[in-house]
Amino acid sequence: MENRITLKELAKLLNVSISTVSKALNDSPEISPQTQKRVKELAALNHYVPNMLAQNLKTRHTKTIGVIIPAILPHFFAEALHGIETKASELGYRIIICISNESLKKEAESVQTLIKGQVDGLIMSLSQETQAKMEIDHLQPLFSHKVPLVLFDRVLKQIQCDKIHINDSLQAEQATMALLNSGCKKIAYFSGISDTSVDDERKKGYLDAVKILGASRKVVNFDPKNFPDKKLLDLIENKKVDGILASDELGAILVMKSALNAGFRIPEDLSVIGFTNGQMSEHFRPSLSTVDQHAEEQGKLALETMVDRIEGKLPAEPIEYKLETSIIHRNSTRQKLYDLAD
Amino acid sequence: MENRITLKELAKLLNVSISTVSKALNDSPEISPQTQKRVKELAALNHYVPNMLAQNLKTRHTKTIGVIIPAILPHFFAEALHGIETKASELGYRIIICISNESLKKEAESVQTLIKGQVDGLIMSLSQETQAKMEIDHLQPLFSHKVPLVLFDRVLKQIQCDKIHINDSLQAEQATMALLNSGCKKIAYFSGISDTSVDDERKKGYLDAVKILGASRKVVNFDPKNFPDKKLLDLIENKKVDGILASDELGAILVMKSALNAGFRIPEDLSVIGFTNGQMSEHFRPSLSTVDQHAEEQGKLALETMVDRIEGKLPAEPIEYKLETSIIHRNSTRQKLYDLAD
DNA sequence: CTGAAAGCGCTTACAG
DNA sequence: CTGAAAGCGCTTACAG
Repeated sequence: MENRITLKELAKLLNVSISTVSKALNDSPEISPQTQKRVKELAALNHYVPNMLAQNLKTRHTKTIGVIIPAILPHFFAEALHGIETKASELGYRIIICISNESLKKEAESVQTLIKGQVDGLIMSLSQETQAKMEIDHLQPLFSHKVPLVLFDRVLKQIQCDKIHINDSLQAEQATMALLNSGCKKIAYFSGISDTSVDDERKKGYLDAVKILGASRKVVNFDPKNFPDKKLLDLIENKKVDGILASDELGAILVMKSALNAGFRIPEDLSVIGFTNGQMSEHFRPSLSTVDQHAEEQGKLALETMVDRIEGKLPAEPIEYKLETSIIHRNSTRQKLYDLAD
Repeated sequence: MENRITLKELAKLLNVSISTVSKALNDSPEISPQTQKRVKELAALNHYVPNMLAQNLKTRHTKTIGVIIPAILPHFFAEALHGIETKASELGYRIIICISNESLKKEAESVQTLIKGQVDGLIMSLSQETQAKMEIDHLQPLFSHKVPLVLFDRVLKQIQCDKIHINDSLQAEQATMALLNSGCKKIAYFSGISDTSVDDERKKGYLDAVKILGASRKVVNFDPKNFPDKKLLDLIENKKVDGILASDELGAILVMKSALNAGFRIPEDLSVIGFTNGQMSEHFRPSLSTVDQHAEEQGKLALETMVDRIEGKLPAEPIEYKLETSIIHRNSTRQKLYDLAD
């Protein structure tokens, strides 16, 4: 950061003006081929690197996009981030990342620091606390300063902006029906991520399905840090629960692990479907049937939408994508899940 | 990004000079309490946000640190990133992330874009290709422009800079010995990440251990995308291999899964130890014994070192941390692993 | 305690 | 084809 050569020094060395150097380096047609060549050679020789800060200050944009996610450890967010980064580098943008750790305070701080002009737009998935408290005042600066916002996965109706997510309730409804169709008689919904919008939607879908089918309902919230949950074994043993829809990957794995350790068979005694497809789902024995949340695709789409918005290619009114998803049937559910479309 | 109010406008509104506004906002003791109050009130009223670009251009630092990692999906890197981000936000720094996807080209491009003055320093873990080709020319700009570099986990001897990693060879040696001590007679080393420095070190440690103990050796490189590997089952069935040290988490899980699916028992027929501790290791049945790679700690330490270097708190010569690690004994190895220190 | 001025490193109308 | 000048939004010696 210290001994960088600047346009001014280059100009002095070449005995031309700063403007000429700048234009030559930027391939301006105004400059003669010879001087362009001279300038570029000397620049290369001196390892000239343009100072983006100065460029950005002039051009009013930074070509970098801020990303605030609640966590990075859950596979879903790692994969979404991967999608965001891939697409960003494809389109010539950089990303700057903050992790809210599911905390509203941290999220608000991140918005504050990112807004200070370093970022052309902000992509977010809201923290659990933000969603639970329905608190959105900390996003106000984004609107008053007109920095574009794209929300993905954990979105909020109250916020006016572009949104990317999956149809969580429909998906949960279908997963519940699939469980029923595969022969389950009593299905419970297990959530380790209560108070998030996605959990609400999934729960709603589950409740709709059991209602339609006249089955009995059972919703359990649990703390992933305190597993195995006694409620689980009690449900299987005494309440005849033989199917579980879990709101996230870790939750589903914990359910399976506890049931297996207690001597139940999967899928014979208990069938399980989880949300979010990740490595654990794929490699666990038995492998877990999941709702594919299209993490990478959500990420890519979020970034693409952001760039389109920044570059003014989108209509004024916010757009909302609800991605089509599907259930990946593996070994935690019984064969012969009838396709509901049949 | 459009309608932000600036110092100049604030100054005009208040009928004072720009300098006064700037100083008032920065709590300079030069300014009288009354005007400070006036200035701050008006600034708040107008949602004034300082333009970091301009600030940074003056102050010559950005308080942001670039991070280039080979991938984000492996648990190790996600966790390391989490450590980096946590510590950064603690110390008032931001991070800007690039993912090289194990590609030298992408890594070089990322260095190029990050170096353009947006970043006070660079934290990297090298891509597989970079390490395989021992190509380090693309890092040259960092040195010629004096931007500090901290390498973690996947480091290279040839590069002069601060380094954070674990003692991979020692750890592999101890893991191999632990396997032997638990009763294994023939141990193989399985790697799905060949050509990386960490793999070289781990292989070396493994070879040292079998040499010391006079056991026979077997090194297998495999492609995680093409598993189950026939070699694995052949080794167990025909070559009497009864212990495996795997170079990474996914590799270890794939080994266990394939062996279990083929009807072998773990740990009775085959004991397994993997490198890198993650969710899969913890939740797989049986749970996997692993070498704890201290991902989060490596990340935190890398960032701390970076900040100390930037702020001139470190001696000129590069420092190198080799973190102490330990083996987490779970159920993929037999009981009674004698502690080598006994 | 307040302000005028220079400057960080660029870009870009405008003149010549 | 080249250059002088203004300006992006700040900070900070220096004067008063």
